[in-house]
Amino acid sequence: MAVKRAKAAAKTPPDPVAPRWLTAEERRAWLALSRTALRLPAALDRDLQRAAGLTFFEYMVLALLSEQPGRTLGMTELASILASSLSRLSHVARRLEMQGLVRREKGPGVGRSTNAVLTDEGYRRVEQTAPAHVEQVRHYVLDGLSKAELTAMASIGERITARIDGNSV
Amino acid sequence: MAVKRAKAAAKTPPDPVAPRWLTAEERRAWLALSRTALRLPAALDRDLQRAAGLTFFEYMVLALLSEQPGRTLGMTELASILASSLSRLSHVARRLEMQGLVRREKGPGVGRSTNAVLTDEGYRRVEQTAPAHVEQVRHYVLDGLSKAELTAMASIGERITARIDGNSV
DNA sequence: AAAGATTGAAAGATCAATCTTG
DNA sequence: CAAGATTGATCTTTCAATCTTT
Repeated sequence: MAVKRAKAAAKTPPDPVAPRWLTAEERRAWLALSRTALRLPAALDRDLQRAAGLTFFEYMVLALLSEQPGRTLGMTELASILASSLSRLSHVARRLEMQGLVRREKGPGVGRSTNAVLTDEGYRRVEQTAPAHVEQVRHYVLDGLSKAELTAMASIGERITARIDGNSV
Repeated sequence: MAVKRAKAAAKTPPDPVAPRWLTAEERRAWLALSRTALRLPAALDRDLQRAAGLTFFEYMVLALLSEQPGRTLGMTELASILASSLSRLSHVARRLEMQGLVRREKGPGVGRSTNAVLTDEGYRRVEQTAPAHVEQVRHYVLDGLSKAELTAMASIGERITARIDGNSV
């Protein structure tokens, strides 16, 4: 049951990982991407956890709110920007609320939606955490790339997320 | 406490997400990357879960073993290739073992290491699952990229993971 | 004691209901 | 009933010991 060794199999390099029905270039690219997707969030989580007791996801919630006009955003909109399920966001919002970093307000009078509002304490937390976080992003990612690579990465990432969203064909 | 609006701040576009102390290009690239890292594993997990009752991580374990000479790999080596903690791998191995897809063998006689071995049933499971998985990888990622982008993605991803590993400077 | 590996408890994510309001 | 949101149960991951063998 070993690998189907056809006549052409001169030497399969002992480089494992990734299915073999991809070309060598495709394998390399896929391996690089999947390892990045595996490690980067883990590294950011670890660092943010130590520095501020926040996960990357929690930090993004707070940072996002801090940039809004009234430090406010509807739950559904927030979930959509963060590419998160409403369920996940709701659990996270509860935790952040218990820590006093966020407050939730039921439909302000008009609609039936819930708004998440960043508290003053939450704002302070973002201010304290942001510089170190940006440093990490630079250190892990941005500083290592040329300007051309930066641009390439942006368009590649946008293409992939569009495809996942179904805006592909 | 609003955004530090220096004299140069003509109009901050209402595009949220990501710290503002990055340049516009950096923001765009970082946003694209972080969303990809957030969504891609989730999409693969979802699809593999439905198709084969496996997480992406579990699939990678099985696929990796299926490519080894004796369908065997030491736990530590496996963890290193997968960029996983030994703890995580051990939990996953236990689950896969309970499903009969993997078997663990204590040091074959010499060393003190444990080997994970893919069972016949595990091999069948990989064979059944692999084609659909590769299709997903193509659909979400590879098909959307030009040859040049593929190459760029590989070297960008390698650079980033090297930096996370500390092989940066 | 150090490397290899496992374990149990706690934290987080996902899934399938459920609740609420228009 | 449908959209917006929440909840509880379950599964997975992480973290901090612990165990074993050299």
